[in-house]
Amino acid sequence: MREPDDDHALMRSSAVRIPAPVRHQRIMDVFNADGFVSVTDVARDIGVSPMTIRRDLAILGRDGLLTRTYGGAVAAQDSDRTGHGDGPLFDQRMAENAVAKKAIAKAASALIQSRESVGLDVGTTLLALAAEIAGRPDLRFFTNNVRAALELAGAGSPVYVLGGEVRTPEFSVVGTSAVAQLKALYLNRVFIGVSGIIDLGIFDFSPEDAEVKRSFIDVADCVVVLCDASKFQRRAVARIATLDAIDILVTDQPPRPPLAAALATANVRVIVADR
Amino acid sequence: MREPDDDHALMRSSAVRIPAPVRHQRIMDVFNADGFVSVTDVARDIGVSPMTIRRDLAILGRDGLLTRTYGGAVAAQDSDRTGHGDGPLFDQRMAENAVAKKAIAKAASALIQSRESVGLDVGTTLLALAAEIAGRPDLRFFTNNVRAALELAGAGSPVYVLGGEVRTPEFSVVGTSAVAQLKALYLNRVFIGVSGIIDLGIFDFSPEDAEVKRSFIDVADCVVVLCDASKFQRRAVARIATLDAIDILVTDQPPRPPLAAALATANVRVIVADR
DNA sequence: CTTCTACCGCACAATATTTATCAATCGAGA
DNA sequence: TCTCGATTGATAAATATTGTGCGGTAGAAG
Repeated sequence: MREPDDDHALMRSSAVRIPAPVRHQRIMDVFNADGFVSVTDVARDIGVSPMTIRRDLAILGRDGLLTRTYGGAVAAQDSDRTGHGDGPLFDQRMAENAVAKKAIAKAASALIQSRESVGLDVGTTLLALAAEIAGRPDLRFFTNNVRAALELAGAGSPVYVLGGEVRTPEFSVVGTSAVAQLKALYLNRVFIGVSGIIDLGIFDFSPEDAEVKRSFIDVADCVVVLCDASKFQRRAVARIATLDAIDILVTDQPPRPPLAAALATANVRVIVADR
Repeated sequence: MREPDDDHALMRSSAVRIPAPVRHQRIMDVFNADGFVSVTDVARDIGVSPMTIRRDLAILGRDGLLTRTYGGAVAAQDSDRTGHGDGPLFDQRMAENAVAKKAIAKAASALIQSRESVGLDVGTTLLALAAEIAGRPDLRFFTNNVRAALELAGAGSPVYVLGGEVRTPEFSVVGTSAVAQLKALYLNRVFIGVSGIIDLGIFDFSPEDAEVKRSFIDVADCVVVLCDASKFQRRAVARIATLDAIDILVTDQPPRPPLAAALATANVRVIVADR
């Protein structure tokens, strides 16, 4: 196709081809803003053929990120339908890097062996992990994440929630009570979400959440940190722990030299999830 | 030569095909707000033909979410018919007597004074209450209801969730840990949901839930039972307590003589919520 | 009891979307 | 630079959804 004048929206013949992950993310953006996606709309918007969008939606649907409908797609049906959303803020964070989070969650879930006691911390990436492992029948979940508890309960394995004050926007349980309950446990594996990671350690925005994370780390045999690449070289108010405390880091892009070196020194096994 | 794009952009709000699931959700929204749906109203509202709405209502009716009537649909009758295997059971229960539950929740919320410590138990009626009082800033909530915690958290008052195993379908927290945490509390007021009430006392389907309810009752100054009329003269496997334990009963219809007499003897204040 | 109006649902037509298939194009690696 | 594999776009047949016409029926008013 030559350079058409009528196609003023995008010069698609000369523009670089948009890679599939970027396209997927943009679809998720539209989907999150409007509640549903129309194949023809998003095709025109991105500047690709409807056929390509259909293939994209098939992939995203297979990954459980949305549910296909005639003419488009809507929110994934799998989780609880409370009707009221969980606030545009949370949904937005959930949509950010949705593809990366999903990939990380998939890679992380592969780490879990049979009959393990699994601790689940707070965060959007952790929530993606919860959706991923919700079907497993042979595990035992402990979490301070109210949303994850809702996702996991009744899906197979027993779920135990820590008691304490519930804080937004993460719907995390914090406080001495939660910490005390953790101290009475031993967990095979615990998954931790972080706000930032640098050579000095892992960080979180909330000191209260950080305290619970530390307790998780204390009682776990294997500490797995989930962290997409946007968190690299970022720090926050509360330091959770040094890198030594981490056994495995699951992320979506290889860390750059300064951080990579520190991770190697701390003997952290780094898993880069394939998209 | 006419530009087809601008036409499309202008017509977007009305010309876009709305996926069936979204339409169904909007129908259920109207239904939950008003208690009934009118075919012509909702057809005009959504911008599709009445025939399409009829087909939608047929589907929703087949799923047990509502019952078709002449000109629209109303709440599904009470559930002797659990009927459809994979149907959304919780949502269905929530839709049942939606109007009654809302009225009960409203009347119950009026009981709460300033600065009270409030306990919230499990059940669909309790969830309606949670939605009702979510804005109040001067209270302190304690609950074993994971869904209610999600509803209340971040809406003003601090929320504390009990720790323990999370059980479906109520997403209730049960177990010795939850009971122990309750024993360390004193609550001004506690709201209890029940599965049935007869002159011998209040009942629940789950012995584990009943145990937590008993603990709630033990530590509360004022025990309020929420209970729509469909629970009258019904009993279940676990007896929570005798009627003596109740201070206030909030319901939507006056109890009949046998129960009414027992309530009077037990010194229970009965509040009948106005629809 | 009758009549009238609005609603129901079936059948069919029109339109939009999907799927299957194949050709064209792009990018990576030799 | 060339080839191979993968991704994308285009076409046609199949399918799904929606709208409309029409006979029949429920509910309301006289």
